[in-house]
Amino acid sequence: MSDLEREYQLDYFEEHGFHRKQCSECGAHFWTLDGERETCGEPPCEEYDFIDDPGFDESLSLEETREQFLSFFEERGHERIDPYPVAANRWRDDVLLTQASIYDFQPHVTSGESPPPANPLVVSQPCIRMQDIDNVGKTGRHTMAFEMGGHHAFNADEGTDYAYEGEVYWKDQCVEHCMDLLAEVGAPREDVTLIEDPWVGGGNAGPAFEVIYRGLELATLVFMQFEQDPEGDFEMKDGNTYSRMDRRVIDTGYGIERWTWMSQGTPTVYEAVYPEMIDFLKDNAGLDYSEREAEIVHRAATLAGHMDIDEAEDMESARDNIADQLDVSTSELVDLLEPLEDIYAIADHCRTLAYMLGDNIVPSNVGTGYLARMVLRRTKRLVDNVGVDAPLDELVDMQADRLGYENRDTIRDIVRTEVEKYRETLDRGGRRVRQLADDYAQEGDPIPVRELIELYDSHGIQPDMVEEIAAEKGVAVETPDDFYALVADRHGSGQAFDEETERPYADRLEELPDTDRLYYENQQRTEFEAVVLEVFEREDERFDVVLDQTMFYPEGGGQPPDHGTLSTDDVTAEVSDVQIVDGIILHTTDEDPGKGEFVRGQIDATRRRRLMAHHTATHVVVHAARQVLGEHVRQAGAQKGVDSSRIDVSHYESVSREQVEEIEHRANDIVRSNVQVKQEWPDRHEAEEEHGFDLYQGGIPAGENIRLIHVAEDVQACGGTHVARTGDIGTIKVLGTERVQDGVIRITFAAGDAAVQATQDTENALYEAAEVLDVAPEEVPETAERFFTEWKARGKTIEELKEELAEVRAAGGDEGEEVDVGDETAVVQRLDADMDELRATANALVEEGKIAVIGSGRDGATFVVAVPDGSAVNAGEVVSELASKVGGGGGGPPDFAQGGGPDVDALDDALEEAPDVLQQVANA
RNA sequence: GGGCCCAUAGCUCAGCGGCAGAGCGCCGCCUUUGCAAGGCGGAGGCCCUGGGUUCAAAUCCCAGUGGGUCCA
Repeated sequence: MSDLEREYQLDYFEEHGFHRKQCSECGAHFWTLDGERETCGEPPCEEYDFIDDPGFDESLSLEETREQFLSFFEERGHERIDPYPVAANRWRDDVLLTQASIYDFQPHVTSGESPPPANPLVVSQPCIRMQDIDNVGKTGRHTMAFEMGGHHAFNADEGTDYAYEGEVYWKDQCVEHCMDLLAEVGAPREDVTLIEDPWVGGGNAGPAFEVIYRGLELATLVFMQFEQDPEGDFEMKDGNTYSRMDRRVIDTGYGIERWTWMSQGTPTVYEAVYPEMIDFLKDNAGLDYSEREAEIVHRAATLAGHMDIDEAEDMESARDNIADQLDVSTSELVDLLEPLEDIYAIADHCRTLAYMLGDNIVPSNVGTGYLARMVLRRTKRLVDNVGVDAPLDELVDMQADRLGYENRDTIRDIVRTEVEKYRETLDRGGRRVRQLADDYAQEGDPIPVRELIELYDSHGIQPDMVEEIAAEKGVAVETPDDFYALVADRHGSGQAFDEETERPYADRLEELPDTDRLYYENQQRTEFEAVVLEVFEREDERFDVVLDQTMFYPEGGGQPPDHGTLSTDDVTAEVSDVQIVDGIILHTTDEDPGKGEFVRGQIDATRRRRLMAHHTATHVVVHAARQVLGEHVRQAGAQKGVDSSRIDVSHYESVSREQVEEIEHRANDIVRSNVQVKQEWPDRHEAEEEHGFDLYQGGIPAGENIRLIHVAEDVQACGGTHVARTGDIGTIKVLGTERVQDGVIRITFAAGDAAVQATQDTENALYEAAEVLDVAPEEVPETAERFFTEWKARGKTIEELKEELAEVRAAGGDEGEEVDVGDETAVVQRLDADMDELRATANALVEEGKIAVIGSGRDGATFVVAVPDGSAVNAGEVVSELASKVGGGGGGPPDFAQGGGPDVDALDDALEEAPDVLQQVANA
């Protein structure tokens, strides 16, 4: 027996008479009470066996199933916790979306650094899995959005140093809970199989069971107990070796939708979970089946379990197979099923969107926002394809309503805005493709792959849309099978990585104690005393000084470091930078204060005061922006400064001037109310419980306790320094807003005396403009407009006058030298004027049927040569010859050319020779 | 965060070193009993901004601004 195999030998199985068997079809090992059983029970080894014959005693809705699950585990000692947002990047930076209930507790709880909110606990966690997107609607069981029921327990050996300790429960009790729940809802224990299926992920691993009942996987029980270790004894399926940990985590996932489905026995999971929406969509799309057709569709669902598609070929063969068994042609089957599959997918995608937008994800071209946009566009395509004519925002709202979101108006607004954006993209794309198709139609060539990639990558146009439009124009398009791989190639594989600044003395730092952070004890103090623990000499001949305690704030959370001085009786060292490395604060100075010395620290009070005012103001502005723009607004990055600060917030359209003014008003209301700015260090889980994940707008701190800053009603986790009362900010002035990317607005603002300064700067610009225009400041806009209009009119008049002047000159004819070139007449003339005038004059001469050679000495030597239609002279050649004589070049079409060079002195000589040049060119 | 694309008349776009263009829309006139339509003429441009290269830049290069799009 292998070591891993031993991990599945549970006392529970022994006591209850389970047998370990090997599936006669797939060879997997599984546990069962039924000694006669031959197969593991999971498709394709067995088929669904609950369609029209529900596997549980009672038919339940999704809500009822969820409640049943949660209360079952509550009764067995688990604490029920609220689900987390679907936007997992709110509390962790390694993933975008929540894909499993265990995500809620990664990385800090599973690693043992932070305690879980309760132990053991149970949660029903909304999840989104984009990787299943192609299966949704087709297999009858895949959904992009789903609820994962999870009961979790976190165990650690006695005497370990983790945030939790002791044994809550482990494998035996986990399996027992699962079997008991199944029995309670009416699944005979004999019909349940547990397939051994080791789990690996994120550097951890462990044995796991898939729990199968009547052909459907209802739960996965994972026992996280190994960690990756080159010396380890356990080799897992990823090829790495693992060793046992002194921590063990119970990680279970129950598909709540599947339990609902099992309880109802509907043909697909979709009809069990949101029957009203499916009915609505079917009705709206006008789907109507004859009795025979309905029967085929119904029976196909039972067989659809076989369809789990990664590749198109799989799907086709699965379809053929099903058609065969139902005795219909594959094409008829496809025609019957496809509209239905679209409808299932629409319902699921709308639920996904409701989760995303309900959790305040704003569609964008980056991050979770991009995923939301992709889902929305895909949904819109499906809706159009199947002929549902209800607006998408209404469909999403049906799901948002069902899921109980309160920001439904904003959700609808966002969906409408997005649909409109998509429509514009399609319009633009359509025009582009039509034009391209016309071009290639003329050539008689097919549209090449290069163009297809360009259309998709740069313009967002799917190849199938190109094919459709091209077909109308009778142009061929060959979409290669590896199209998306070609697109990926275009993006290259070069992964940029930023180099960690390696400190030469990194190992010596580890021996030093964490620096005491005095700036949290009293944020208003600017002086302190400390002992120099260590001084490191830097490569740039400056010093990094470590103290036992400090008032200096190190750079962090978008707040720049403090400046100031460290003085002993002998030296005063200027502090120009402050950084924190693993709890130790490094003061970069220009002098060595001496290790072991006693120093007085003095921070630059003005700089600090301005930074504090800006930092507190940042919280105020975000809060005000949220009130004005909506609840979905959250911070997406911030940089505080001495003169101004900026914050990036998520928002789905650009900000109007009125909204900016409103934000400014509300922000200053908070300043004037002069409320106290409070800091506290509560337990992180209690803080999350009370305030939600919006706490973490500026990033996610580690540790059991977190620092919260209260400014009026606004609460945020924040490590920065703040003023004592909002009144200390003085005033807040929004300097500008810009769209930094789609879905993200940057607000630049100034606080305190920086705000006054900024206002004065703007005023000064206005005053200067007023002075130049010689009007009162308030008349500047009107005057500027009038001047601009007049300026344009004058330009036009000048143009006209130049032309008239040129005509008059040409008619006068006395200034230029007339020469004969063959049977034509040429006029050679020097006229020191700009290019426009030269051109006008030349044109006027040509009108009279003469060849014009005009030279100018203004701004270097320039020539214009123009000839009438049918002239023997090529103007381009003449110019190029003349220009070479003044050290330059020139050219142009045969009838009108221009050129020149820097050598003005040679201009007259060049014009002298012009008749000869003309003659030569005419004879050539 | 990165890649790519785009910016020219009110709109949609062409021009890709050498005199700023087309279609639609707008204005006027003609044809018509009237409408649909047709004919003729006209107005309408800081060719996104700022640098650079060049005799010459809407056009090439760099930077910025605004928009679009794909990917992680």
